[in-house]
Amino acid sequence: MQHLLTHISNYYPLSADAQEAIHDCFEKITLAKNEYLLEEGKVCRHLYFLETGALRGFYTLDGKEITHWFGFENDFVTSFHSFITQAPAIENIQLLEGSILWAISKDTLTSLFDRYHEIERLVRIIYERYYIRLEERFVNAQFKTATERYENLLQHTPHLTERVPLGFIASYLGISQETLSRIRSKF
Amino acid sequence: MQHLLTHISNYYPLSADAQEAIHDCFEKITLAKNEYLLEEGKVCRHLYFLETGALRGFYTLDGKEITHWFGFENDFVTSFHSFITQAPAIENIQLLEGSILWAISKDTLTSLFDRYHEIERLVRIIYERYYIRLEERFVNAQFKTATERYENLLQHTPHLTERVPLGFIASYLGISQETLSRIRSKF
DNA sequence: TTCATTTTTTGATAAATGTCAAAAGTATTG
DNA sequence: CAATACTTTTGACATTTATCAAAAAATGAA
Repeated sequence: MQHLLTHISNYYPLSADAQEAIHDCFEKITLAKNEYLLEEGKVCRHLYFLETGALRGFYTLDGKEITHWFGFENDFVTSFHSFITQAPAIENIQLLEGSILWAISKDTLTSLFDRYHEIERLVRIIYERYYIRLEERFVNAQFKTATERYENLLQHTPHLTERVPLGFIASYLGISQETLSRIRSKF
Repeated sequence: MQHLLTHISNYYPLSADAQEAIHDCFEKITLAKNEYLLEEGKVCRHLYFLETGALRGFYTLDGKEITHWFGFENDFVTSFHSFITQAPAIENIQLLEGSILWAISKDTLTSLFDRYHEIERLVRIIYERYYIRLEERFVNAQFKTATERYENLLQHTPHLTERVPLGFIASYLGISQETLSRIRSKF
């Protein structure tokens, strides 16, 4: 839990009072490799903080699994569209490694917003950072070659290839596994 | 200005007090076609609401202009990365049509957040919506064919082709102008 | 260790898209 | 209206990436 509070303080420093409220509202979850945090069709009612471990978000298209994002330690994760709209999720979230997570329900988070302006500010600031991240990924996805995207990914997440099967990475990059394998063979 | 306040109320209803503060803090701007709202290298100090008109965000890569987003009436627009970090912008924002905009500086917005929890909430909620939008665009960009992306774009913005030159649309879709022309020739 | 399973690589070919060049079409303005 | 500039389309060809199939390598369980 201290891990989460320390991480949060990088975004916006909270009062002791607000920190205690956070402490009381997040719940620890431990999951094993391959387990699901969320399944397609269900409503995602929680926001999670990934303390240690790794997971992926994927959906099914023409019978194939499309991995469209990864989560690693210190990431906030959820099925954002479902969490915000409370509509059934289109995606699955599956553990790639045994992981420790901290969960808060949407209702509880909303009540924290009502009680603490500073927590709503914190989340506003976190959204800004995550929006910028997504923008960067978007520009990469659309305007760079597969090779550049792969290099870029390795820079951001150096030990990726040791933690995530190649097929998932290829899918994440929007290319076939064979193409990624060929990209790698030329360094 | 009533236009903006009405639009805002779709996201989150503000008190009369907060609405008045918004009223006082946004400034009207009128710009002609082809003028620049922001130029690459300058810090983007404002957030804009586009009441009527159209514009594009683009950056330069290998001597070519890459249009990576469009703004139309009722959109909030800014160079998000620059606005949030106050680092020099990588992109330009140029008017595609004569437009009416409302501007608020980052400092003024920050002071509104301090004075009105409800305005910070409003913005938090707007961020959520814009994040979901970007996610959708991202998934389209990476996992759909050029033809699907074009169809999708037309559904979201039906009169696009009458308002925006083909070359900009092709760039936005991440394909060459020739390819888009060929896609269109097959309906 | 050995067998079975999963993951990664390699080869051959097909499909999609890019690039360059030129023609056709449209808009702008003096 | 004519001249010019800009936008869009078309053709030929090159490049990138996908797909299918099979081999090779790595992993995990008995």
